[in-house]
Amino acid sequence: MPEDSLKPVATDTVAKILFAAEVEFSVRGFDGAAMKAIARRAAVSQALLHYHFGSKDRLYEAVIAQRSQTINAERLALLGAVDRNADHALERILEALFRPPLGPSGGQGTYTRIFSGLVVGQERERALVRKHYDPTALAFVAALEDAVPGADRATAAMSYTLALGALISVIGRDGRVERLMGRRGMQSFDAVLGQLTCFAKGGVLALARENQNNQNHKRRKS
Amino acid sequence: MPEDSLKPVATDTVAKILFAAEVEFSVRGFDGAAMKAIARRAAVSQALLHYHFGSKDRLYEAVIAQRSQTINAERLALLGAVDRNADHALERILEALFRPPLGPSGGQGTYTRIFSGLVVGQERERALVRKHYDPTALAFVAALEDAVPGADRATAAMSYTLALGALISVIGRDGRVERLMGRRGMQSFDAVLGQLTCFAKGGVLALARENQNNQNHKRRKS
DNA sequence: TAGGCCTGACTGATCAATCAGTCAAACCCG
DNA sequence: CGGGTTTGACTGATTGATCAGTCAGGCCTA
Repeated sequence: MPEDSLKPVATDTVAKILFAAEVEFSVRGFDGAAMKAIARRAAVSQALLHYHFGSKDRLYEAVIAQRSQTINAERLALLGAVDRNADHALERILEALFRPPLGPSGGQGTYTRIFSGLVVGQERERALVRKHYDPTALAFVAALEDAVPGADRATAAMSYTLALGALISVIGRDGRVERLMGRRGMQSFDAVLGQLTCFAKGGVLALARENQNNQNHKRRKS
Repeated sequence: MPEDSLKPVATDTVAKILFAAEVEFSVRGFDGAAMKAIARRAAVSQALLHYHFGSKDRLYEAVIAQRSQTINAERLALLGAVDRNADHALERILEALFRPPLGPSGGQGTYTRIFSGLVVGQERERALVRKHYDPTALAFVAALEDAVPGADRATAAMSYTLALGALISVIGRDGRVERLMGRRGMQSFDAVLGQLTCFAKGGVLALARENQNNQNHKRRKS
């Protein structure tokens, strides 16, 4: 009788299913992933998926709910550690936004495809984004508004959205950048993250500058 | 099934099918779209789809081939009209990149979802992107390399990729930006395009500056 | 402690529905 | 008439979902 056998058995089964589902959804997409394939990958019966999650939709949400919880926690932790008046505040904020969803594998992980699918998502994904990602997004919008000189709420929200778009362009990388560069092999994760952060920083600052100018023009006119 | 036959008799039927397929693929995705639903929308029999296109995969590629041809033509026309030594060359290049895929409807059209799906796409989409979009992409990379001071090929390729990511974040807009802004209603298309261009311009310039600095550091060291 | 009971976890078999794709026959126009 | 075009009817395969039923182990009572 091993002592650790007191733990409920179902927990790790559920986790096993969730991981298998994450992989399948990531590779094939929601409609492309079959419950049968998920069950086979998890080495359980297909009926067990419905026993634990009820339906394919709810299993999908469970995958997103689990992973978004981790990502949001990491993001908010990194964001909380940023001194918004410091010199490199904007860079730190952007890194807090970019790093967690890329994960330790650098954007090649199982979840990254699902993540980018959420951003450009369809009807189904909208409610999930709103539920699982909007609260954290608002925290980042507020941080950007604080840290970027001349940025109002609207500018910060637009910056957040555009920066997120830049992020997903380097997620699940398939070698296209290298192809366009005329190089072989892959760039390192840290190199790409650095380029991404630099690009987003320049974009955010330019946007804030432009919008501030426009607002001043409006004021002078009226 | 006729190949690229020059017989123009059934062209309007083919066009009708292509349009219906574009809508369905856009709303439901490749796996979510059913041939039956496409046929119903086109008001033809399902068998006719297979007669003209052979398979679902080939129909999908036909949709992308057709639309990419239009987009690429518009993009290259706009790009060709840019004086790369002029003051606002970079902005013009970026607009040439952003406008055509957004179409006249401003990113709410039927194809935009497919377009963004290609960017974050799966295995299936990679070959299509390479075949139908890479040549034009290379023209833009070359233009960026020319027009942006201090940008080498690698920087230009990275800029292109990141700018494209920013583009798809405002494609098929679902009101999230406005939600994060705390506003109601929608921003106008031109306003969003202006913000996007400004952001991308700032990003590209920042990236070029940074990469040039790094290269200079390398040179001094060696 | 023995015995009956209950419950959560899990499965194989199977459901109706839908999937992409096929085919012979009918259509239509030159 | 003849060939490109179009269709209804159909196929086998696969989809998500449901079912009754098995099994192990904790709980309660006597």
